Amino acid sequence: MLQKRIDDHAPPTREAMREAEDIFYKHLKRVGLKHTDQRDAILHTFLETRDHLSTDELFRMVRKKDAKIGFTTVYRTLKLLAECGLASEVAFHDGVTRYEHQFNRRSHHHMVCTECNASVEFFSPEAGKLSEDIARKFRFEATRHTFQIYGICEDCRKMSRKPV
Amino acid sequence: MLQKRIDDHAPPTREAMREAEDIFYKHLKRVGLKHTDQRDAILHTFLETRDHLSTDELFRMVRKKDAKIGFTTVYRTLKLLAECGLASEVAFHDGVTRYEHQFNRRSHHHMVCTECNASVEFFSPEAGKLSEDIARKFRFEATRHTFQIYGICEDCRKMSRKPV
DNA sequence: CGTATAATTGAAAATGAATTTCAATTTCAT
DNA sequence: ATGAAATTGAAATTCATTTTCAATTATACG
Repeated sequence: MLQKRIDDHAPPTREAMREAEDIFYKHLKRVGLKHTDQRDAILHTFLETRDHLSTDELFRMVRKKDAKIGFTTVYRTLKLLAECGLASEVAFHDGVTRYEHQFNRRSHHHMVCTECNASVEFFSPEAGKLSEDIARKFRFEATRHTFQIYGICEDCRKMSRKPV
Repeated sequence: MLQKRIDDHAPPTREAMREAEDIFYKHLKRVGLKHTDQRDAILHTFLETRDHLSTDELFRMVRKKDAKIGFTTVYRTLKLLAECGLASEVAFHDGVTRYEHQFNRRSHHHMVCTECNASVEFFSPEAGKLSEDIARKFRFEATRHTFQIYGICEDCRKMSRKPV
């Protein structure tokens, strides 16, 4: 049945960091791109995050480390990270693309509060099984699936009952 | 278990049309808005569609019937239709919000081929149950959920084996 | 019926995220 | 070291979405 959430958002070990770097720079090599300090800084900042970050949010974090790195570079680097599987785009329903890191993380799903945009991750092996069953039925080769539940969280429900 | 897809995309009967009108105009009354020819025309055009339409696509269809109706009105009317449950937003992965009509349609999900973009709808009561279970667990009040499976369809797999 | 009032309309402007441009700079294979 | 090719980042652009506002229209009420 439904599993309790396991926190695998622990900060990356030095080992994991190196492994991610390796994946990233092998990818760059493969597509003929170059190793730069900016890309390094952005990768590191990204891996240290926990949440679902918009390009702008990551940009602000990166800027704290190195004020000379521009928004555009963060934007482009996130695309690269998504290309090599270290990040994945998450589209909630508020018109902003967010990224989460995918490295060493189990497949998970999202529950999003439509009031405050808070999101909770949950794990549901059932969703995976369902996905396989359905893909088989329609003769698809399933690569991934998204399962998102939208609703109103407990806090926001309390809020609306007792307005400030 | 998994159900075979039932085609409930048949053009709306006169009866269904009236029922939808009823829902729409009761909603307008409830929130203190007015009955206008434009809203009527947009509702009718929308109900006759089958696919997932962007605001702009619906606008183009509406304009064929009445060239004086503006984009903004279509945009606003779609929001109203979504408010009263006759339409629902579908987030595609191309940055454009689309709407599908929800009236008299069972809750369904999408399987999308990432090669040819073909989409198949499927029905899975399990996904609904899963959604309820998980919402309860996190004390959310669930309003809706999306379950999308991405993969490669049979045709595209054949294609890639025998390229043209 | 008018008439008053409040909502509607739609063109145009504004917004805002995503993307592209381009000149200056940096990387890296040789 | 050198030069070709990629990178950078500020600024400009794109494009869907949303807001503004003055003119128009629907509806309730006298």
